Amino acid sequence: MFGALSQETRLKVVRYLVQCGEEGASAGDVGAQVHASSSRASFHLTALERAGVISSERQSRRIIYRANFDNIGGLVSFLLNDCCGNHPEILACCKADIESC
Amino acid sequence: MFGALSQETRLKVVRYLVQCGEEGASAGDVGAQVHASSSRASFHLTALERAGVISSERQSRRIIYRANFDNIGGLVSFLLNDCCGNHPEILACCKADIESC
DNA sequence: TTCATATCTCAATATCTCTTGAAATGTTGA
DNA sequence: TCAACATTTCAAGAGATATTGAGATATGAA
Repeated sequence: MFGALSQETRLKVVRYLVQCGEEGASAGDVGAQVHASSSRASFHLTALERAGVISSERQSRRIIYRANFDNIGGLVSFLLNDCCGNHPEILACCKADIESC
Repeated sequence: MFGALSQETRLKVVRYLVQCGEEGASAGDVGAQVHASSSRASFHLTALERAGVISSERQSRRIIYRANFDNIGGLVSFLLNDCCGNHPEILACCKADIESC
């Protein structure tokens, strides 16, 4: 997942799909949004899906992509717990964000 | 930073340095811990430092590396806020971790 | 000064990743 | 069936990244 997110175009895709929420967006939509050709968009969408950041579902002639919220949350969780052992200095950075929800 | 973390050896380095805390560890120490030759360890430590994940300080003949907690916390914060717009499903994943600190 | 230690730098090679454009696949409606 | 649309697949080339081993640099101690 870190690898999938370490690319400008893919990061834009994720931000857009998170905004779209459950509704998601078609491959063409996403491609236009991030100014990528269809094959380029497809390449990056495939990479994100392989990494588990997003998921896809065919809806008639389009393919709808959605952010995979569970897995993105899991990545944050991995960073906080497994990777950083719930280190207080790191937890402190996002305490405010969490409390406001 | 995502790029820096998207590599097995470097992820191991970060986990180790987070464990070491403020004390940090020397380049040789880190290299041994992750089973990397000196030049390989140096290469990856440099990459992590360039990305802001860790920082270094010379202590006589060794160079001590430490996790950069502010920046790692900043990355989590970026994921939660900027990237994911404080999406509730994603925040929920680490709510428990935060509350326990 | 000289030696041993700790770390980095460099060059060569191998491997992976990104981009492009053309062609293939699958889907719908006339 | 045929045309158009939406998306993917493929091959080629450019560029980035990882690994290795040899050598350079810097530090401390005898």
